[in-house]
Order: sequence, then C-alpha cells, then structure tokens
Amino acid sequence: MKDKNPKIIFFGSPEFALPTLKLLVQKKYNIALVITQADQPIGRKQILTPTAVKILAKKLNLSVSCELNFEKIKKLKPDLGIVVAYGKFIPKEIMDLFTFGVLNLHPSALPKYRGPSPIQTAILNGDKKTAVTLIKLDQQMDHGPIIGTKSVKIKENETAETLHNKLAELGAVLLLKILPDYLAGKIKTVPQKHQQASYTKLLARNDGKIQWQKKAEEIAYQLRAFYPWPGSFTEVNFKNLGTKRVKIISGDVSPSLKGLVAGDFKIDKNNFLVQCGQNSLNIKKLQLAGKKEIIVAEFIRGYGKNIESLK
RNA sequence: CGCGGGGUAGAGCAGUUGGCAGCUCGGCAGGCCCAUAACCUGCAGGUCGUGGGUUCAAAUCCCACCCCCGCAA
Repeated sequence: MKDKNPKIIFFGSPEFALPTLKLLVQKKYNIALVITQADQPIGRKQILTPTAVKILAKKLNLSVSCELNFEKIKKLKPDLGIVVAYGKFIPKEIMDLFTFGVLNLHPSALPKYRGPSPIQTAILNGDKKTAVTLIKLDQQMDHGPIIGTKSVKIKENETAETLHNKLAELGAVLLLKILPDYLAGKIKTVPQKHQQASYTKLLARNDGKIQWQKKAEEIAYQLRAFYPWPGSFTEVNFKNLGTKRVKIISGDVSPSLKGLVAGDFKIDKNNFLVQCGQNSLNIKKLQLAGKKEIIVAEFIRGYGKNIESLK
C-alpha cells in the first residue's frame, strides 16, 4: 500500500515531541495511534497530569494509549514507528511489527552524547555546535544507523531551554523532509562510528549545586546548561534569614577579585561578584527559595546588607 | 490532605511586648558640575492580598478564602 499514507504509530511524551507530532498531522500522515507514558503526579499538589503529547494528541483527536501492548499494536499492522523522547525502552518484538521499522529523533550529533541529557551536556561542555539526528532504532540505546542529521550552532547566550526548542523544531522538519524518501527506499542508512560514542548521564537535582572552586567559565556554562532544569544553586547565609538556597539564573565571567578565594563574594554598587577557582562570576539574575526571579540590582537593594557568606 | 516560604509605594525588601507605615532603587521638580549611572534639596506615590473576628486601637493576634514561589515527584 501506501507509500503515500503509511500507518504510523507515534511514541513520545514531553514537549520535545510536540513539533514532530504537529507537523506529521499537518502533513496529513496517518497517525493510527499515539503511545505515551502514563499520567504522572506532578506539581505542588501532586495532581495526576497527562504528558504533553497526550494533551496534544487528544486535542487533535488522535487515539492515545499509555501502554506498550503487543497484541494491540500487532492488530493495527503498523507500517512505521516514530519515537521522539518517549522515555521508555521499546522491546524487539514490538519493533519487529513495523514494516518500515522504527525511527528515532535524538537531540545530539550521534554518536556523540547518547543517553538522557544530550542538550544540557553539549552546553555544559562549551560546545559551539550540536545537532539533531534521525536514526533507525535498534536494540541498544541511541545506537542505530543514521538516516539524517541537521546541525545547529550553539549561541553565546543559549540555554538548554532555547536549544531544546530549536532542536525540537529542527528535528520535526528533518524527519518530515526525509520521510518520503525513506519510505520510498531511497535512503541509505549509515552505521554510527561506535568507537567514537560518548554518553550522557541522567541529571539529578543535586547536580545543580555550584562548585565555586571551578573556573568561572565552566560555571557560566553550567548556568546555561541547567536552565531551567535542574537549575544552578548555592547556599547563602543571611544575617536576618539564616541559610537559604539561592538559584543563580544567569551570570557572566569577570576578572578575578584581588585577595579573595573561591566562594568569597563582593558587592560593588549594582554588581554581585563571586570569586571562582579562576576568574569570577558576575551574577545577573537570581532567585531565592520561595521568591520570584529577580535581577541582581533588586537583589542587592533588598538583601545586599544581609548577605554573610556563600557555600 | 506530601513538606515549606511569601503577598507592605512603580521595583526589591524592613517592620509581632498591637500604638502616627519605613529603607534602598525608580519617577517628578530643582540644585551642583565641562559632564555623569555620581552628589545635594524637595515632591508625589499605600484599600499593608480578600472577607470576617478580637480590641479604645490590628500590617502585627484569631478564623476562612484567593494568588505567587521553593522543595519533593
């Protein structure tokens, strides 16, 4: 059948998957089923919330399932699977049900940065460019042969948030551009150079703790890489409030401060400088636990006199 | 009922033995200066989140509700 209208099952969960799903629908592809993760308790009140993909799929009147049901998928006789940030492993017997196999978008220049945090890791390492890669899924994580790739510059002020959005859009466009040729059998896949592979780890909340003995440049990378999640924070002792966790939203590298060691700070008019292992960080925006994001000038007005030390 | 912080001038904050509502910045007017984000003088700007209660008197104590945020997931 259906070079023209293959029966597609879409796997995805968070926002990263939305542009691709939107574009597929817009281009009139036949999405037979959307599979996403189960609703998760989320937010302060632990309200059971569906994934971003589920919300969109319902809005588009697509059928949605939250489970990987072998029989159900088999019955659909799907032609193609498309996985974008699904978040779960897809077993081989399910993969084998798809005539054209299962494709996966990964936000890095594979084989570099396999695993769960490629976007953040690229910024954290100070990379100047990254990519989104379309691969054909195989048995191992982010390991399958490459179908297409689209590279992108990482700008000076890029955060994980902006880069995430950019790659999500570019990935969608890349997939849709290649899809017709792929289905027509015109695409030759290229195996990854596995010996060059590198892996990223799952980020945890505590990875955001700032180590002031690091170079200011590295800390500046971290601020952008971990924004908005998990964020970068430090503990501040206030004379009047005790110790509070303070999130550092953004800051620039600045020359070293004479006579200060890593972790010491200096408030100079509207600047809040913290000495690092090398150079210092000129903090621009921050947020106290329980308060909103504020620019540093406002922080100094309200809290400047009461800062005792940083940890 | 997951834990916790908060709502006071345009902004960020202080202000509980209940007793005239404050600080820094910004705004406006004027001054100084070659000049300035510097400095000096003056002015404006508040239903202290909302609704009840206690009291001679509530930002402050009690009750209910609304909103914002941090943690956790």
